Amino acid sequence: MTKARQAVQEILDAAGTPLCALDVEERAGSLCDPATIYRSLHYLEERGLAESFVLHCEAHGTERYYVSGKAQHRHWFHCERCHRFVDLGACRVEPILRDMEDDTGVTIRSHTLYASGFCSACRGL
Amino acid sequence: MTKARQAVQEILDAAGTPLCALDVEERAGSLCDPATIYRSLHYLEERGLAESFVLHCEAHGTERYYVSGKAQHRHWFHCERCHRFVDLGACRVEPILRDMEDDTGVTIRSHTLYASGFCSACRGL
DNA sequence: GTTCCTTTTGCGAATGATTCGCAAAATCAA
DNA sequence: TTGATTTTGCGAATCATTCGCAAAAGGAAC
Repeated sequence: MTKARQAVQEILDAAGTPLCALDVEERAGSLCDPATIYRSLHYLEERGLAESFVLHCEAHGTERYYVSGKAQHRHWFHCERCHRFVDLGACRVEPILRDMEDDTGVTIRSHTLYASGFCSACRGL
Repeated sequence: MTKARQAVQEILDAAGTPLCALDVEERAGSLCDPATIYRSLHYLEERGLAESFVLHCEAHGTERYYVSGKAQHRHWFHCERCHRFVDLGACRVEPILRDMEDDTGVTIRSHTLYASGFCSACRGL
């Protein structure tokens, strides 16, 4: 494990929230080139040390977010106003996906689920 | 409703599968400029006549897919091999999302769920 | 159907996230 | 330490998507 990969992994592990490449870059400071951040994220994802999902929000456009693969697989809520993520807890859709596999004959290897709306702090504003 | 918007809407309504902007363009022929396809898709989505989700696949990168908003809200499976979509049926996660709202205090206005893997035809290949 | 005003379109340039090419630097194995 | 392999930095390239702006189209009241 190289210095850059190690650092990116530690950043994701410690984050507690999904991070986009730019977020990781900021936290890494001038440790390495931005391109290396992207390459490190791919490297970690290939090995199951990270997972990602692509979120589209009106304000920030389309960005890929990464979370540590060390924590239990979980889902996230994205606030359309403050753009913070809220942890929705461990994945609860596996049984539904099993049913869908049975119904359709597909073999599901991964899934993406996230929700958007307003967090409790932004709700009344 | 202008000619371009009308055409894009009809294309989505008739597709039976999610389409990316390029797919819509191909089906529209030389009816209008590509930029107008994008603008029409936005227009339709704003008015609830279409919905979209962003899918990242190794082979085609990150693309935004659109489906008609006229059909019941449903979820899709994306085959990692043939890149076709399989309809997973009407949305079954609403109750889970309600629970998540109760647990966390967020207000969910929309959600994205899709699965990836191998379709039945590609499974053994 | 003309006039004036608003909206939409075409076209080309710009954007922004991400990826690539390639030579230099770092790692690894023997 | 040496030679082979992998990774990095840096700048250029890519790809989907968006913008700016002037021309074209649509709409509403005469």
